[in-house]
Parts: sequence; structure tokens; C-alpha cells
Amino acid sequence: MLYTIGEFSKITALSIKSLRLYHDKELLVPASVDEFTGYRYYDDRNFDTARTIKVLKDFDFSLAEINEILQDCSEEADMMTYLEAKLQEIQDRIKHYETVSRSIHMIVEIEKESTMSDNSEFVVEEKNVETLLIAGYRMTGRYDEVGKGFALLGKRMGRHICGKPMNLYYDGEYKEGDAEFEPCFPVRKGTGDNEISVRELQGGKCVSLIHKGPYDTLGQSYKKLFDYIKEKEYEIALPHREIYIKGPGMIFKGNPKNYLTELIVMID
Amino acid sequence: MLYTIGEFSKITALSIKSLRLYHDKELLVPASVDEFTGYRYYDDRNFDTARTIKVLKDFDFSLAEINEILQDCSEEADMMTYLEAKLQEIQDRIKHYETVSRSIHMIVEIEKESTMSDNSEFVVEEKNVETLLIAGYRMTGRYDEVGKGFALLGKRMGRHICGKPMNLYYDGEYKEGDAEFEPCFPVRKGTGDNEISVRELQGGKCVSLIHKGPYDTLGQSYKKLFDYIKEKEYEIALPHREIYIKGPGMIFKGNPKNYLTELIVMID
DNA sequence: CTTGACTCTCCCCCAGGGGCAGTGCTTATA
DNA sequence: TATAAGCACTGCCCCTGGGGGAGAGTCAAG
Repeated sequence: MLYTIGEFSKITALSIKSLRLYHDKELLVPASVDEFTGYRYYDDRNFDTARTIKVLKDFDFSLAEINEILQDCSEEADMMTYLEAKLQEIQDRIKHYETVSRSIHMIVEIEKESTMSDNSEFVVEEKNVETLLIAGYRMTGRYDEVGKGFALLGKRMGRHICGKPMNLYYDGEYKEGDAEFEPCFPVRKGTGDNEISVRELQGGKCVSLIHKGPYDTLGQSYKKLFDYIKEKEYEIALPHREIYIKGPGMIFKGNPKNYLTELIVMID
Repeated sequence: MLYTIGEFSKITALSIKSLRLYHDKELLVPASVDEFTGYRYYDDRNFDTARTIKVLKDFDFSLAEINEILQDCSEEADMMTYLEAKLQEIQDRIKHYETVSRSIHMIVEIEKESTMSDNSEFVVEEKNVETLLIAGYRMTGRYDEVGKGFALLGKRMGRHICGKPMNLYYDGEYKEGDAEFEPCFPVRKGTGDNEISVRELQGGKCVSLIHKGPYDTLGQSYKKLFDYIKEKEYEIALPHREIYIKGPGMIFKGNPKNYLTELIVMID
């Protein structure tokens, strides 16, 4: 029984285009080809091969691989090595996509949070903060090197991070060159090493202000905050904190006018 | 500060080829192009864009999608819809690969088993079989329609299948036209419907023989089996079973000379 | 000035086809 | 019998995201 390409396409669920391609690549050669018209005619043996090709394609083998398998193997026992290799490959791919999926999920969640808390700006507020577990990387140098610290923490603590980046300042006042500070992330769990310190950051009473705008105008907000503290005659406890609620994002640098930064000074 | 394409390639970890492609597609246009030599020069703003592109590419966005996103969005908030859509897409892909992975895994396991049990052929043996849960599809007709039944069962019970395909014969003798039989699979669990019956198949004492070779020589093996039973004067209990240990595979039709079929007749 | 390291454009390659043009073949209907 | 569907054929260009290389031009240092 011979079938034209159209009929064969229907019974094998392979497109006509694909069948012609497979003929070209000598993957699936029609039983006979009319030498005048060029019409392809397929038979039952072609059907077996077509079924095999379809299964292998569903298993995500490339045409080149399928060709090799069809040359090499006549029974399923022969192709176990191919199948096992492909299985491994697919599982690696699943792992990769799971990693990507987690990354995207994290960004979406973070963004959701930060759009929710977008009010009450530039108002000094007294409140209590919870004690929380952090992973920090203590540095000495210029403030703009802080990015390296966050990069390191992100790489090493990646999946344990459960909050926004913060920076702890151990100097009471502004320093140009050898300031002491510690970029850190809240984490769920994790262990430190000689570079990264994982520990509890003590909570308590604090004075806080949410600053909206680029970082180079932070000075004004600090002034407001310290004026308030002076007026109330509170005692300051180091380190104080900057929480980067919304800054240059993972993807876009964003507009600095919309950056949100919470300044927190602990008081006794 | 301007960088040549080679320098820029190093600091962005994008290949020179890619950078030229992105220029072509107007995804990442160099800050300046020498109009005589055609040399591309990149600056810091290009660097931001390059970082964005790299992240999005890691998130598996296509260049076309990235282009659209770069046109549409200037902040991360703008692209949440894109991210969420991509997240969904990736999770779908994970599911697809998990299905494929399971299928391949099953084939590999089945093949392993069947190569292990490749001895003791054509020897009548008395033994006990366990009671086991099966999903069956009762049919009346010609024996060679059995394939349809297996296809249906495979489609509907797919992931619960935990053993080799079997066929139950409800007629004592061979019938040409309207034989009664029931293709079935052992399953771990599952519920039936008006077409598929899920139930326990009673175990017990039986006489068994492993037939090696094509199905059209089964008659000889059946003769051997029934001669044995007659000699021992056992009583036969219906249905009897054929277990297709190794038949035309999921992928290859294979060589009928190597097919393995176990014939089981239950005795009282 | 030379030389070696860069860079340019252009072309071919990969997989798995989609889509279209122009032509040829068979068969059914008016 | 003429014609119109309905298939089939080849061949060309298109898509993605680049890799590889040829041949020619450019830049900077010795």
C-alpha cells in the first residue's frame, strides 16, 4: 500500500514540510519516487520509521541525533545510552529553568512589595524594628564601593535572602575615605565564613524616615532626622541603617527620582 | 569614556558577534560610530543597557521581546507583566520537560528489566503469581485490534502504569472473529470509568512459559503448555494471560525474533 | 615604516520548518 | 471536452541567536 505525501502526513501527524525535509536529510526516504513527476510515495515500512522519528522528536532529539540513532540502532536496547544521555540533558535543562524561575519570582515579589509601600515620605517617625537575621560583609573604604559587597552577598547567599538590601554605618559622621560600613541582606538561614558574617541584628526603638529621590540628596534627609533626634534629646546607638526599598533595580537602572531609601537610627 | 568593541565585549561578557548583532537589530546602538572606518565605540550608558540585555537574556527572553521591553519600559515596575508572562512560560516549559523526562525514564527502566530476565525460555514452569491491581479495557473482536486498547490505556492511565502490558483471554479456545479479551496494564492506583475497569486481578497457582519469537509462532508454545496441563490433569481457570515482556517497543518495532512473551494459565 | 592586534563587512552554517510563487498532475464536473 | 479544484513538485526567502571564517582595512607601539 502506497501513500501520497498528503495522506502520509495525515496518518503520521508530521507536516508535509517536515516530510520533505526528512527526505532531503535522508532520515525518512520514501519507498518510491516517481522519476518524472517527483511525487513521493510512502509505504508501511516508512510508517514505522516515521513513528520512531516522531517519538524521538517528542523526546527532544535533534534531527542529527535522530539520524545517528537510526543508523546505529535497530532495537531499543541499542539506544539506551542515547536515552540516558538525553534524560540527563533534559534534567539539567529542568534545573536551569527552575533557577531562572526562582530568580524571576523573586524579582516579581520584591517589586510587588515595593510598590505597595510607596507613601509616607519624608516624615520622621518613631517605631520599633524587629530583631532579624542578616548576612553582612564588613568593608572599609569609600561608600561607592558598596556595590561590590552586595554583589558578593547576592552570589553567595542568593537563595536565602528574604528582604531588601541594607547598609550599616559604623561611623557617627560622614567620612570620605576610610569609612566603616557593612552591606547586608536579611536572610532566612545560612552560615558565614571569614568574609561573610551571619548573625542577629538587634531590634528596638528607632527613628526612621523614608527618603524619596537620588542618593546625593540623602544629606538633607539625614539633617532632618538628626534635627529631630537633637530636639528630642535621644541618645544614638551605632550602627545606623539605610534600607534600599527601591533603588537601581536588578534589570533597569530606573529613575533616581523614584528611589526610595529608609534611614533608620537606633535610639536607647 | 569610550570603549572599542573588544574592550566592551570583555566588560559586558557579551561576544563581539552578539554586540554587532544587537547593533544591527538596534537593540544596543553604540554611542558613536566612526563614519569612515565603521568602528563602533561604546560608552557608560551603553553599559547599562548591555547589563539589562544580559539579565533579560538569562531570563530567556528572545531578542525581539527584549527590544519591545526596552522600548516600552524604563523602570522595573513597567515590566512586571512581561516578567509574569515569562515566568508562566518557563513554568510551562518545566512541566513539559518533566513529562518528557518521566517518559524516557519509564522506557529506560522497562528496558533494563527486560534485558535482565532473558533466560529460561520455552520451559514450562509452575509458580505462584501475586494478586495485582490492573486497569483493563474489555473488547470483543479480532485479536489484532488489541493495539487500540493499549493506546487508550496508555493515554488515560499513563502515569499510573507500573508494569508490562498484558492481555487477558476469556475464551478457552482460539476464535477468529468475536473473541473476548482485555488488554490491561498493572497500575499503582487510579479510578475506572465506563470504558476502563480498574480492579484487582486474583493471583494464585499457575503454569507459565516464556515464548521467544514472533507472535505467529505462539501456537506452538500454547500447545506445549496445554500438553503439560493435560498430562498433569490440572483444571484450567479463565481468563489466561499473555504478558508482553518484550514486544514492538515504544520507539523501534524491533526484531520479532527477540520478542519475549510470557503465557500464563491459571490452575486450581 | 612595519608589524601585529583589532575591526570591518559579507557569506555560509546550524534546526525545523512557514509561506509564497510558479508549475505540473489527476480527477470531477459542467 | 474544457476547465476548475485539489494535490504535488521545486525553489526561494524568512525566522532565532549567533559561530566561523575570508578578505580587507585600521590603530598603535616599536
